[in-house]
Amino acid sequence: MALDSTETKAEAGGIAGERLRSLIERIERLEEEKKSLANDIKDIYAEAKSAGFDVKVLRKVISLRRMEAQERAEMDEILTLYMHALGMT
Amino acid sequence: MALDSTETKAEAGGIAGERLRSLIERIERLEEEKKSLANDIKDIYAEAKSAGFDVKVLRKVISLRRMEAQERAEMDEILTLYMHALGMT
Amino acid sequence: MALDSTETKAEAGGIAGERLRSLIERIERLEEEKKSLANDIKDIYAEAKSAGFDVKVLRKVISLRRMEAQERAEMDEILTLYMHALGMT
Amino acid sequence: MALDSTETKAEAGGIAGERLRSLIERIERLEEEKKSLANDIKDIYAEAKSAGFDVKVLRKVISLRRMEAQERAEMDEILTLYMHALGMT
DNA sequence: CTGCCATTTTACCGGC
DNA sequence: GCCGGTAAAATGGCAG
Repeated sequence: MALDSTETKAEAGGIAGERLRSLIERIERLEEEKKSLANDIKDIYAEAKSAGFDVKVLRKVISLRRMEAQERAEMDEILTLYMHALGMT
Repeated sequence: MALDSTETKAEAGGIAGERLRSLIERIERLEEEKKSLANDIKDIYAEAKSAGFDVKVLRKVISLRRMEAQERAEMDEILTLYMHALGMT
Repeated sequence: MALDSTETKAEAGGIAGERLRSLIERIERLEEEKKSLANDIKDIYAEAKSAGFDVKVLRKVISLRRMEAQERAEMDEILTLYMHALGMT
Repeated sequence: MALDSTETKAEAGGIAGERLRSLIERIERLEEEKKSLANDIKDIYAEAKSAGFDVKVLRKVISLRRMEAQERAEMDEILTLYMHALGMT
């Protein structure tokens, strides 16, 4: 690899390298937080289990609620589309 | 289902119902945050892409770094296992 | 369901039915073989245990070796990606 | 680690080391075959999909058939138990 | 819209 | 025999 002679070691790879490093760090930081939240959720499921709830059922309940929420959002979206189509904005 | 006559509608299902509701809400709250983080990550990938980086490569790099970190953790763990197995606790 | 009058019982459901049956049988056959292999593996772990090896450690070792192999494969893959990204195909 | 002075490097770890190596290799070999079968199965699902079958439904069908087979096996087992209990072996 | 990858759910296995 | 944790299957989401 041919480096520009004015380049120091720290700059090897150039600006793009720094940019890349920054992007990677930001992503890794967020993924860490995400994993942390996933662990928190796991803990709550464990808590639920030790409180006598059936975890599998609990998961299903939450999944259903999520689906319903999504359906509602989609219906809102369609409604909005209709209203726009009818000039009712 | 026979409800205790002193029970109001809000209490239907009893204490367990309240506990369940609380668990569900906590989980849903955390999942929302998790999803939000996922979106943030997606945004960074988009940013990377528009800065000219190859997203596929970027993902691989991050995946590889994650694997390496995990492998290091596993090696620590197996070392501990060895020591226990050898009575070196 | 209205069957074509020239259809025999064996053909009920039509060509697609036969195709489906064939697919299912092939899958089930392979899954049987797979399960058989899983049993063989289990037997070896049992053998290892009765030979005095710590099964947990053994599993970790194998898991670690698998990870290492995979990481090597990934590094090859990312190298290919780099070369493509740099137009060095 | 103190090695017996008559031990060469190749023998370090002793007989147990050889035994361990053999066990690991046998397991890894079988796991490779297992993975290969898993890939074959995946291929069939892909084939099914491109033939217009709904893969998700297909999986359910196979899963149900597996459950039924298992149930039948369990019933046979119970029947055998009864027969033994009644001296009808 | 299809294939691929991450996440999630399910099933298994050893330990208590 | 359950439970906790680990590996496999399956589902869902995303980029191309």
